[in-house]
Amino acid sequence: MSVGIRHDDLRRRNRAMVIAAVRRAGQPSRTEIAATTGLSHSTISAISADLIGEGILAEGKPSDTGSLKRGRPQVGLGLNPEAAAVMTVVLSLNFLSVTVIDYAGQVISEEQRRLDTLTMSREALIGECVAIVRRRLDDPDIDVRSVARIALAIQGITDTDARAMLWSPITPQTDIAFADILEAEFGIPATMENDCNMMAVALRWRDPERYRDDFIAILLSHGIGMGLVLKGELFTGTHSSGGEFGHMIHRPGGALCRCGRRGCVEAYAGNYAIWRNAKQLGEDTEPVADVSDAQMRALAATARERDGPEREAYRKAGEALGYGLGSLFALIDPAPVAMVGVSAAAFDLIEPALREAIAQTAGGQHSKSISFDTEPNELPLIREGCAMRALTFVDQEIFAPGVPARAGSGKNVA
Amino acid sequence: MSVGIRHDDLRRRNRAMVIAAVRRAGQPSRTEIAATTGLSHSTISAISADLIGEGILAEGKPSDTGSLKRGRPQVGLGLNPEAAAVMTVVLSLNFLSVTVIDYAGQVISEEQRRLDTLTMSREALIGECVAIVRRRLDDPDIDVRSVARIALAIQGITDTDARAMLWSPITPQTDIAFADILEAEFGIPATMENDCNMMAVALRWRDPERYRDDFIAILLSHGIGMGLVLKGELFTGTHSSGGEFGHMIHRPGGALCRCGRRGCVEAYAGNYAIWRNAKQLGEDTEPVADVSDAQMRALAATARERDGPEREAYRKAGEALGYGLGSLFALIDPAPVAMVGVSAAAFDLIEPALREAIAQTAGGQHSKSISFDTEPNELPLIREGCAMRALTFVDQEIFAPGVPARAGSGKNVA
DNA sequence: CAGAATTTTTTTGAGGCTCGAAAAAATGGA
DNA sequence: TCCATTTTTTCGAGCCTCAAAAAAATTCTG
Repeated sequence: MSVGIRHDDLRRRNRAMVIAAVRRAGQPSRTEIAATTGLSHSTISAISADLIGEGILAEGKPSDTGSLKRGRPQVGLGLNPEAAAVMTVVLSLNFLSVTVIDYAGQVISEEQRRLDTLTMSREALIGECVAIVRRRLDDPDIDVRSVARIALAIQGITDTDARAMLWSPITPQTDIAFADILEAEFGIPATMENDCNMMAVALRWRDPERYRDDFIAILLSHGIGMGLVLKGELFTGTHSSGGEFGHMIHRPGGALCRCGRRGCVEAYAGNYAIWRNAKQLGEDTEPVADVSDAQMRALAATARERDGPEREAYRKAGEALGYGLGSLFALIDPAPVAMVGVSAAAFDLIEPALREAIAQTAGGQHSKSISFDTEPNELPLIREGCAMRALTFVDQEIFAPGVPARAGSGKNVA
Repeated sequence: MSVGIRHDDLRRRNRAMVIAAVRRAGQPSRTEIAATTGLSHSTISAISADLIGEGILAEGKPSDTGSLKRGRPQVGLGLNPEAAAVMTVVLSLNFLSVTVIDYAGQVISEEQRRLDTLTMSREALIGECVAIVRRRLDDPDIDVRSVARIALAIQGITDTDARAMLWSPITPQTDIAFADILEAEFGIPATMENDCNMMAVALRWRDPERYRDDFIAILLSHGIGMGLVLKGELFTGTHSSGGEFGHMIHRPGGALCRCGRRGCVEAYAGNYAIWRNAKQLGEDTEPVADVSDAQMRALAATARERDGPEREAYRKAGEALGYGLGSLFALIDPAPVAMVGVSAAAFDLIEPALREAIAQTAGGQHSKSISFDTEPNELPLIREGCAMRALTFVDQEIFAPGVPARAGSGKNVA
């Protein structure tokens, strides 16, 4: 079953640890690395000498801070930006966005493009993705050989192996093995990630204080998605990306959901559901394909202005989210929640009913202490998460080979 | 954050691996251990020589199997029963059960006792537990010094550190740090586990083929509990034992649950809920304190015999369990389920509605392929799980020190 | 401004661990 | 009895980490 530790695994693991420490801390000295990793100074010295020799790390300028301390000044170690590059491909409704990022995390090339994802053929969708990647690789600023990994993100369900999109609301197509397709086309390792999981990864890098070991990122958009970090690891289903919070059942046999079933949380809290309730269309009405952000903002403005069906629609959304979170918290215990997406900007309309509902549940025992952050713009978050995910893959698989960075696992989030 | 690997960790981890391999396989030869652990023959030889020298392992009789093969016969290595002993304490409704188990897993002493847990004072409850443990330790057959660990199991919520019972339906008392109490009293390390988690651990040892990396054990008893193994590890909440499947919300504002809230799965599927529906008492009726197994069996018999409120009660239970499982499967993907407890014997009455409900949910996409096992008797399962948990703690913490066997984690299930 | 104090980093030697290869042990078959 | 076969042990090599000492690079002090 689980395999014994060989002697040479040791060095590999400790190399990975040093790289991770540098990526987290920015410009730590060898002494600081020794402290955070718990390894001895001599070991850190040996490993960092290797990594510098290989061009993975680089010593920082000693001039940096006019160190006030006595003694030999610390010399900071940083990631060598030229050690590698990674590419992120984010596919969302009617929108395709690609960035190239150097090893230190700086964007060095990007391109964005509007598409009509809902009506495109399978071939056209794949073709657009391949073409945009090719254009970025052809960018004269980019050394193609340095691009070590591609991370794709898409709204919807992906498989645990991070190879394929299984189902997505942005296209009628299913089961597209994007990762395999890009790998075959460009010879660069690729993974296919779920957008909400990438949001969670990004939150962790942005604010490790708040989003450390256990937290939830919920996407309040046309659909409802979730990224979940538990005990420091990204939580995924056993076969798929999992965490389909939006399709937990809120009311058995209730409102019609975009997925074709009834009573899902999303069927009350997704943009289309809020829209449907605000327009008093009845719960059996077929969900509309898209509601623009502007329309949603207008809806929220109306709801704030006067009592009426708009306000009631947000109340119902809050209730569904609250009961859903309550059920979730019954399983995993409460944790900080980040609300992301256009409806997060209307969280003031959602929160009262949400808190009232959650207080009715087993998970809501300490409902007052549960805290919510809001972030209306999901795209930058998804891009950032993708970038960090791709970079940590490079850290672990390429620069510290032998330490398996399981695709589905979130081990490499940290 | 995560700490570097020191050089001496290597030996400790590999020792733990060898012990685990022997515990799983029974009487493996050194060659077989080398194969399963992936370590070299020389390493296995060195480690097993150490372990035999320390009295942890023992060579089996060579006469065992008249080996038909040519060549030097394999000599099996087994656990030395006298290396240590562990104690399990299982506290359930009106019942307290203790066993002492040797290092090889054989029961060497036991005692069971009826109590009136619902009305006992805090002191009396603790006193009974301490007293029964003391009696077993005084058993002349037991070498007190060899008892290396105590594992308690209780129905209800325990904390992640496995120190305390936070809440339990079997007593009005809350927050009893049983583990600390027993440790202080006897100087033997103790942990406090959730009963359903122990059921899951036991299932894994009983049938590793079926219950390997991902499965669910659901207790259908007076209350509804769950033990969940995901990706090979016992899943627990972040603060508590978590996995409160019974208190996921089935119908917002619905039937009155024993926990005081409304609409929980348990309020439809617990024994008291089935009883309440069968007797047509109305969903607001205060749950009865206990329904005997005999009464439940009579109810099931009636339901099988004729259509009526009894049959309808089981149908409602199935529906609640089905929607609950559907929501759960939306989060974690479907997995094999073991139904345990007295109502598992009535699973034929529950299953049709359960399958119908689950098919209405996102998690039920492949509902036909989801398989259910039933096991009417939970107590032996809980005891077994406790025993294995305590033994693997000894394996890892005492006989391979330095490898942290986190209390809350399920790492040591395997 | 020189030397002392201080802190960081590198070097060195010791001790441990795993591994592969070879040797030893234990058995069945000819 | 001796050979073939399989398991187990032994042995030396190669790494890795660690602690301690040495070296390096500063600031402080008189």
